[in-house]
Amino acid sequence: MTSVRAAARKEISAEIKRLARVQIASKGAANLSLREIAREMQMASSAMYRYFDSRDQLLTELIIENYDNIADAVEQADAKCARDDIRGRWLAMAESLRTWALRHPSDYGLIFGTPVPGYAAPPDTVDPGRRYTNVLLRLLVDAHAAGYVATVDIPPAKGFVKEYKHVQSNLGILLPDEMLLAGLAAWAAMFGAISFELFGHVDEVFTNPGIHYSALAHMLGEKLLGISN
Amino acid sequence: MTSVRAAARKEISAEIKRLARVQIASKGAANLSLREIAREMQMASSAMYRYFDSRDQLLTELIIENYDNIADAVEQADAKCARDDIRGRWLAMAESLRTWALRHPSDYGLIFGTPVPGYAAPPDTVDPGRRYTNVLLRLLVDAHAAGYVATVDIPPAKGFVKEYKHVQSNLGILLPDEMLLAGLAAWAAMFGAISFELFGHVDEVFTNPGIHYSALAHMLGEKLLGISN
DNA sequence: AGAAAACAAGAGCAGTGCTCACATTTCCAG
DNA sequence: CTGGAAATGTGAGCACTGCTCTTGTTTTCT
Repeated sequence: MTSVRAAARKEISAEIKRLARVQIASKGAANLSLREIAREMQMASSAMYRYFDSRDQLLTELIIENYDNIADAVEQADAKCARDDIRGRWLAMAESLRTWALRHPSDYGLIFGTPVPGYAAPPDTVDPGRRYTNVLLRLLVDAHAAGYVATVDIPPAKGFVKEYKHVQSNLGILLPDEMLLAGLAAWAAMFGAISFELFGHVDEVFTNPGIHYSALAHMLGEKLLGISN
Repeated sequence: MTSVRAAARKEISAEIKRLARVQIASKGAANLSLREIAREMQMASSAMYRYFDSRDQLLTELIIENYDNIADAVEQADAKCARDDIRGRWLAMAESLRTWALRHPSDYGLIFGTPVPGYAAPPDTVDPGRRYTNVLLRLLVDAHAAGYVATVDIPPAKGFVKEYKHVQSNLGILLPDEMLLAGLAAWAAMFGAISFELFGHVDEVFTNPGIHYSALAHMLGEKLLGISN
């Protein structure tokens, strides 16, 4: 199992990925070049294909790793708080999201940026792609169990109730629709804010985007999720 | 002025852009090929460079057009409402955002997707890039003038007050910090939700994302902006 | 009418992803 | 321990890309 070959294969694969990340960070995913990686590793470019079926498959593996990394970051932030400190947990995960994104901007871009049209996420990506959102969902469930109530208004429309039945079942949870709507709204706002910042849409608006982001997290926790201290 | 050449130049430039959009929609911006456009137009590939300095400049011009188009869409939606119908205007612009994005997914991706690392937006892009947000800002100003009050909590931190002074000055407006924070939060949530949907992050969550989006817009208008009917 | 500017074409350079035939190395079973 | 199979590495080659340069043509403007 731990043959010489298997070990070498692991190392080389890891080195290819490492160099790929460096390239992506400096020139963008679109300009990732397998040939350049091969050159840097003093290998023939054709040898790359012993480790990755194609350039796209390399990217897909990186995306999966990124999903895992962001989930790890959010889970760790959450785990550092007392289980019943709902508010603290919300703020911790909100901050951890932005912190991770700022520390790994190109990794964030790879996940949350424009996908290639017609690109169907391979099945291997969907499970890792859910982990980071599950942290939020667990928080909502705990908040609900602890008696917190989101006082947002849900539309009386029949369509909404039905749609949210699906959502709850798809997500495998059971929550008041108000809490779920509030949670998804807050989630969307945090990612919207991070994307705005990272993708350069607010460079001339904020001097210190972090302050605005924190205010956002506090305000949404209080106003939407109903988790004032 | 309207020489034969000037007219032809305009037509050819437009045709290049049109074909570029078709390519981007079907294969992604990364796979945009000037040579393929040239082939489709029965021209030498080198002739493309009479019209655009480079592939990147073509993309930049498309981005500017996209900014203008999305701003037009939001402005029109806003203009269809009575000036004093604050709530109606908010809902109209929220819906118009998603509608435009769904109708022009690749155009949305070009604007709001991952930028190339180190890519500094050319000065020509910053003005068009502000128009769509200005519609929101005008709404906030009108809402404030009409007596609406955002009842969100702003942090008492000194840093926040100072930061928001900058923001107000950078945006050229004057609003209660509460209203501005609420507005930016709602804005971030809408774009976050659209990006999630368009970039394929909620495919297995929603059956009908439009219903969720509308509920989001209603709820945020009421809860954050304080504009219940 | 003639000079200047704009346009178009084709060859060519350096780069890309990827394939294939071939050589070498490692592994594993008889 | 050894021979065959599997994994790994190589270099040539195909079809493609953005972009440049030289050459020739067409339009415009003085």
